[in-house]
Amino acid sequence: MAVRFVRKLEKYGRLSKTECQVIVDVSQNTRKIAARKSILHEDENSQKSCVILSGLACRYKIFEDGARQIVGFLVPGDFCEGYAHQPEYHLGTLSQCLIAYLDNDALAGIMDEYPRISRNLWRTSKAEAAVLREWLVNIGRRPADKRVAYLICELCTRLDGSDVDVAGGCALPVSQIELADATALSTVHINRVLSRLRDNKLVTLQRRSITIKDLGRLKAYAQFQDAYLQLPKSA
Amino acid sequence: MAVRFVRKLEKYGRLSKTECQVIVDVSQNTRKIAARKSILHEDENSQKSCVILSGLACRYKIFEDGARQIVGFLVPGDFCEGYAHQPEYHLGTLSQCLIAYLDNDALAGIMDEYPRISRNLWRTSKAEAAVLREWLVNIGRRPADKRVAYLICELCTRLDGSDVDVAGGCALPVSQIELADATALSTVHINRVLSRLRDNKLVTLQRRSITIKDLGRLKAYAQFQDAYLQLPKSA
DNA sequence: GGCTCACATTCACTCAGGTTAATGTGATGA
DNA sequence: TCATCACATTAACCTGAGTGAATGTGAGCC
Repeated sequence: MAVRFVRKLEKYGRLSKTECQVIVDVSQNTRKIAARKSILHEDENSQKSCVILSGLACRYKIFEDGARQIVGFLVPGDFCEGYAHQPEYHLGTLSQCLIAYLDNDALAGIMDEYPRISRNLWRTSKAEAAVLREWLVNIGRRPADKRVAYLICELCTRLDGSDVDVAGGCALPVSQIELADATALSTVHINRVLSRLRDNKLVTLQRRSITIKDLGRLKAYAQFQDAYLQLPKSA
Repeated sequence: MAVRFVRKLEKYGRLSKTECQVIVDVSQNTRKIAARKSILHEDENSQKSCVILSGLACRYKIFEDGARQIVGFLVPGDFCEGYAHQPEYHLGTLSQCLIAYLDNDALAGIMDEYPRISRNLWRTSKAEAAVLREWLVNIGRRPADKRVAYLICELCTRLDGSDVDVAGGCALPVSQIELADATALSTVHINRVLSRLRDNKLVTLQRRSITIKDLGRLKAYAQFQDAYLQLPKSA
């Protein structure tokens, strides 16, 4: 399964056989985590990083009053660090996940020795920032309906890029509560929005599974451009 | 002036004399840019990256309808890439700036040769992502007054960390229009918010200069925690 | 079957912040 | 001295989305 991580990193630039093997070797400490559990938090793992090998996870911030803002979803192949210095941030599973835990020190050693691995890790981090910028724009400037549609487009596109078969319809383990936390809307409003999107035959999201009749139409509606998820030719 | 960049990178981990020199050498192509100009866009520079050596700049996305979302400010020492594949994103100056243009290929060569430089660049990128996450939370979850206050706290803290003297009051070349574009509020509402903040003796922002009577009180009001701007001990 | 739990749905009401538009203000410059 | 420009300010009105609360729906379990 660690090959998921290798495949992701290879998208950001060619790696040698040795380099691929090094990545596989460092990703051997895996663990299966149930749905809706916290990972990388308040335990010995805070000094580690992790890679999602299967399933869907998300990163979020919790406020003292219990409010929550999801700041990103993680699909198979995604790398994520523990942020020991920001205890208000959490990483949690949405579905059952297979996680590889990487030791930060081991990783640092590898990055010193294999510059192409560190370059690719750098690129994953820049790609993550590009996604965050789009989230900012999405939450900041788009009305509720397009906001939700956009998020769905992004999730499907990213899942598709991680070899999860999406085409037309698939399981999407995201509740309305979680959609609300990700889009900065209320659950009630998410419900209104989803039923409108359903009425307009754009998406149907029910019982943790999603059906998209016409992805092109949905993307057009949401003004979704996937260039930011594509990889820059250089850089 | 290239020392600004070196100093910033050194914050993310010790560098040798040679490494520092390499960074200075690659940052020699500098240019002075007037306030409110676009940089790194639609010209030969799109294949380059740049570093802000002095002044204040911002990155933003423009919509077809002219709406704009600022997705980040750049203070002296900040590194930024051109995104040739995302032409809707721009980089612009707010004040007069001194910019160093770096060649992407030269940079790639350096990263291959000096793993510690690439590690530090990676860390700057992770730091940028941390800032973006906070923006997301700020725009997503905080009411207008705290949102603006928070942004001001962030800007001041980052300027302070770039050796710009802020203490108590300083020039802040940000108009109400730009504040609105950064916080996803209307200019009219920004004006209401600013006068309320002024009435509550939290901040005074007038004529491109800012006065903070009691930074501690402002931070408390905005629930601003600067941990995310501090550097993690490891990683 | 009936109980519980976790979500989803719908309704009535409220409000933060948007919109439009008029007016003010100060810097620049012919 | 007056014109212009770029912002800032204020007011009146509107609306998208939030809130609270009641009700529905299915899955899992005893």
